[in-house]
Amino acid sequence: MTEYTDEVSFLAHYNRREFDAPLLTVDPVLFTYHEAQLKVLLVERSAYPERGLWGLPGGFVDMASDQNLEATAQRKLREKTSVTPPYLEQLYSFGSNTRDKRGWSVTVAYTALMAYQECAAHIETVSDAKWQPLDHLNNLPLAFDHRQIIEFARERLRQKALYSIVPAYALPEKFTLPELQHLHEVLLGKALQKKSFRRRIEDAELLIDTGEKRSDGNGRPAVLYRMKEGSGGYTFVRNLAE
Amino acid sequence: MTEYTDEVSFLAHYNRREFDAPLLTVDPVLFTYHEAQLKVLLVERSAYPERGLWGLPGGFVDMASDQNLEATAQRKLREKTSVTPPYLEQLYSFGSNTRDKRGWSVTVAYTALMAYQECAAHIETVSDAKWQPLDHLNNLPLAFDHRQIIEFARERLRQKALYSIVPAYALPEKFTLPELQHLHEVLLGKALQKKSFRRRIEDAELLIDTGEKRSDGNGRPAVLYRMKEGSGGYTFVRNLAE
DNA sequence: CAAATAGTGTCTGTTAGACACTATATG
DNA sequence: CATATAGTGTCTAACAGACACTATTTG
Repeated sequence: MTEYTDEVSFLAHYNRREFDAPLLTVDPVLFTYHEAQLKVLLVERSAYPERGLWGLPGGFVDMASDQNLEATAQRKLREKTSVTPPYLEQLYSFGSNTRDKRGWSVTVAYTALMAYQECAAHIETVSDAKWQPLDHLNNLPLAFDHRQIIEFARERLRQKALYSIVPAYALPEKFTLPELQHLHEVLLGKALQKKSFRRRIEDAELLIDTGEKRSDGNGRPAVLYRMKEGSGGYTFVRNLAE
Repeated sequence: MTEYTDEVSFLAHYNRREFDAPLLTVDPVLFTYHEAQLKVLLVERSAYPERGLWGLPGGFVDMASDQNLEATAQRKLREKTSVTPPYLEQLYSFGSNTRDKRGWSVTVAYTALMAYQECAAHIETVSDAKWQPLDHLNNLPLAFDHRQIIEFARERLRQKALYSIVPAYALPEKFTLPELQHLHEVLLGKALQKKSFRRRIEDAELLIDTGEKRSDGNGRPAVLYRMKEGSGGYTFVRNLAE
């Protein structure tokens, strides 16, 4: 091993490829809410490894164009949906010598949320990706450890439903409180008290009344709200009951 | 680009080193509580890059011996402290083309907690590592983005002090409630109501009364407790006030 | 009008904040 | 005894749960 006397000469002679290293990918788990269901964006893999199986819309860091990990996640999502989701947060990094047949590998997983309508058209026409209902993933053959990653992401989102309105990013820009409550109920797997749900959101002033209303043809129309700036970062001091 | 007809032949010809990839390291942020202060374990770097600066006790994945990312974190900590800390949790992954002069790099950071006494002897004699008080980090020259990583870890631990007793892992196996409360107060940067702090811990039955007491010479001796199995995973439904 | 859905009033229960109080140690 | 620290009693405030009630739409 050569010794260097200063950092400049060390860096001049540094060879990044001297040592073998784990493979590194970035895998976004993009959720949406449509037809009273949670759905996740998956891609049918057209190349080896795991060809023919369904996987997350991730990939390798492009060291020439990506400035950081989040940029990689955003780029991969844009490639499949043509848009940038309004919510993107790092979830967890999964790394082991067993999760990928090619050897030691690490993936930095992200959770993303967006409205179904926002990209449905692009996905249906151009893309090889598809929205898959979370409740039917059991029947889909999934690549690598992506089933676990999706489950991990869903569990984290379930937690957030207890103390935030982050799930609202899976809805269109304008949405009703009954819609948001139902989304939370799907995430939590249980009914919520209408009054409790509305009261805490109103008291914290997280939403803006657009003045519009929407009826689905049955019953009284519901007020359409949109999120106030920063509401995604708000956390209630007290959780809903699990 | 060669096309393959089955996965076995694809894997047989797969060359992991065909593409350049980001550097990947694992960096544990090991905190402890000693002399009424939070301290973090740092190493004075003896080789380039960032030689002479203080850095986290991390390093590259050893693909031959490490089964997964947590194993790497554990191994690096064992190398410096000779023991495995009772608390180790993945924190966040930091990755960009600017954080390391050698180029695009990613580090998977972990938060670890352990008692000061547990490894003080080993550190003082054998190791190149040192406990540094968090309040004096401003004066230390830190390597890479490790200052930000430590700040990120501290902020996450501060959050946990609001809804869990995870910080207790920074104390010896047996500790008193006034000790634990003071640790939380240091993390939160504010005084807590003695009654509130004790009541929630007692109601949730998180600690075991060892039957022993300890006096520091002044005043009434305090009961020594130890954590009940699983108490680290417990979260209170309501946060302490920030 | 009935049916369906949106939204409110209000009581109760749980839990943290405030703070005065008691308990147990040392000198 | 005084002083110091540990630990408790108890009232209040905040906020979620429960659930009956009213409001607004369609047919």
